[in-house]
Amino acid sequence: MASRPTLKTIADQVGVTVSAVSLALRNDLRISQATRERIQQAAKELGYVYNRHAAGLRRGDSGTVAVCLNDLSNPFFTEFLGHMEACFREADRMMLFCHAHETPSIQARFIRQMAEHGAAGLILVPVAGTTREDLDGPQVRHLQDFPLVLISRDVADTSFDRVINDDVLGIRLLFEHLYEAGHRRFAWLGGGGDTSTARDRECSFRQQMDAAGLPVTSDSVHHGPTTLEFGDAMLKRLLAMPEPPTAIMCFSDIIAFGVLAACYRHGVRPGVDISVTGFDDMAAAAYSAPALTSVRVRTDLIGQCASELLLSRMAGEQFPPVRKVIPPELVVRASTGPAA
Amino acid sequence: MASRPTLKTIADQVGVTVSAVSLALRNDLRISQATRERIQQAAKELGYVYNRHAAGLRRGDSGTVAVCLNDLSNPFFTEFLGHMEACFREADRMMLFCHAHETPSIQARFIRQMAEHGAAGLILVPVAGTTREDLDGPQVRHLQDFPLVLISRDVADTSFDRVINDDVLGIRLLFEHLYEAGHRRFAWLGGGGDTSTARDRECSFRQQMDAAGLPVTSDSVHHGPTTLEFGDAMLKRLLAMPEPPTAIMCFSDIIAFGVLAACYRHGVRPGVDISVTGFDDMAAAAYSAPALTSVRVRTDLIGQCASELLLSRMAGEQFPPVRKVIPPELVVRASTGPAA
DNA sequence: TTACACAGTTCAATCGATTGAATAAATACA
DNA sequence: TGTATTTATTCAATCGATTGAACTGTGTAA
Repeated sequence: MASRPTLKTIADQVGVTVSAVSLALRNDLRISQATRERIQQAAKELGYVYNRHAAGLRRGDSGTVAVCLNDLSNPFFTEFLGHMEACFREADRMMLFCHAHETPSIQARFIRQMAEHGAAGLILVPVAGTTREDLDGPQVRHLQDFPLVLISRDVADTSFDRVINDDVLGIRLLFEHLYEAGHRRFAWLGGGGDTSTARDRECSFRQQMDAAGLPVTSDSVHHGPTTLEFGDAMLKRLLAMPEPPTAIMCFSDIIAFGVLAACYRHGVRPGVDISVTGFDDMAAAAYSAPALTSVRVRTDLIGQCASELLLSRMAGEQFPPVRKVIPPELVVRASTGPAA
Repeated sequence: MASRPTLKTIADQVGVTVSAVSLALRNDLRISQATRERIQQAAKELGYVYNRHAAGLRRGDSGTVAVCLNDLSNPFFTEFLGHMEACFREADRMMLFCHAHETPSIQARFIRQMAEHGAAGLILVPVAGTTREDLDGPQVRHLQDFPLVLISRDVADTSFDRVINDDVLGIRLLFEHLYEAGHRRFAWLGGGGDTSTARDRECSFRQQMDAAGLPVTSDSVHHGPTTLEFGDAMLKRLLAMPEPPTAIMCFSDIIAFGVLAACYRHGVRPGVDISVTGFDDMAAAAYSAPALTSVRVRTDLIGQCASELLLSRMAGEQFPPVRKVIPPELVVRASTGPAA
């Protein structure tokens, strides 16, 4: 089998040197129009495929960016992925992708490998428990001065660029909505992981409770994984309490969907007998039964903003670390109503 | 700023040649244990990062595989992504990822780019309308003899390896379940795209109707996008018919969720007043309101099978084209019941 | 003592594209 | 006619890792 054609193959065919071919294929004006066309024609006929290894070796840039997410089973993160992919495609960058499964070792390995591949930048949703050391320690010296943008989750004590949602505001909007509807007995179903989002949202919930003069007891705060199962299982426990909550606030839409499913089975009417809120406002929130009151995290803006930020850094632009906080929007639907 | 250390940097530091370093870092026994350890130690201290461009140029293999999916907003496909990612991670292969958005031009560009990057294999869910030409034509000569596995969707007249779900069987299982429950008036909400899955499932539906002696009219077959909106919008139209269906079979869980949402708003009780089925059995199907009767497509098996197939091809194993059809499983839940 | 095997290391060519400098050819200007 | 200028192309070094062949020096067999 004939091996892949190279610049040399084309050069021989056309009767010029590899330099001319190299320049011509990149449409460099130093090569005359006529020659350029002959060369490009020959390249097409021979089925030439650009060799990025060779180019990358010489130029030191592979034209790829790396994206590492922690949880693909959550549509919230795949929304990010979609938005960023579109952004990078537009910039003609390929994407190296990793699904870290909330596992630090997978994340660490990916960071090493993407460096080996000469990725020019990294967008990261750090796995739960990621510390400053993991991104800035001696094992990852190559990340010094490396374009890196954190999204969705923050990592304490670092000065990386980051684009995150305003979780404190999101919870406040939901709480105020419920409080004004007359609710006074709240339950918080929080994320169990060691992430900034889990902390910030719960913290904001506690602040709101305090500000409203409501006590936060062990009956009002619960932790678990971001799964349908968790929400489903919790409803029963909440209803079994001597004074059940009238409003259940969930860390994520996913958990809320689990709660709604359990409500359906128990014959409890969300929005009438009890109010349920999510967080993220993923596409499915508008089509749950009933439709879910939530807070829209602007994955489009965050993804776009992060991509653009990364591309600027990759282009060598110098500016102080950016910490962009995107405000979310309250979306009221049928799963919440006046306190019974 | 000091530039990245290379083999030469290490060689100078230790007092050997680059050859020795190259061999030592790959643990080649030709280098003595003592020297190897000194070299590996120095590499670690210097923060050496392997340069895959250089290695790939010399060796002609970059250690990456490419994966191209058509629709990330559908959790069904992200399930695939997760399973394959795990498989390739295990094999120490990086993944180049593309979201084709059902757009042929994006798919085509990705196929070119992954070749430029020296990806050693490709897993593809072809976008709707993909033809033999797109994968086997003159523009993609490099795909000749290139390891390529199609999943989920098939492309006619090609002899690529492929791993797909048994769509015909899936529909039959659902139909029989409904027929035995007494249903005789069916509606099919089908995928609108030009894909093998859309065709096979609808075709199977028509076969079942025929076999049962039921007429297929323009009132019983409808096409639309695989979205919640489509399912939601269709329910109203179906209910407005002179003889509404008692069973609605949906091309995908996504469409079925839309139907369930509309049922909820219209006060129609799925599983009692009407029966609704999905297809795919994504995680959320067990937690919809009510839980959805569906057919479990084994994304785990398909993903794993496809990855292993690709890795075998990449390892150079020779065998005739494989066409693996994975049987799905019927999962009966509350959204279906006896005909009213 | 000579020949030989062998372990450990080095030599040098190689992969394919890029690019600053050099050259050749054509044109303009004095 | 000679010199400067522009245009088109080539030259040659370079990026960093790999690898078959060549080279040392030591130990073993003849």
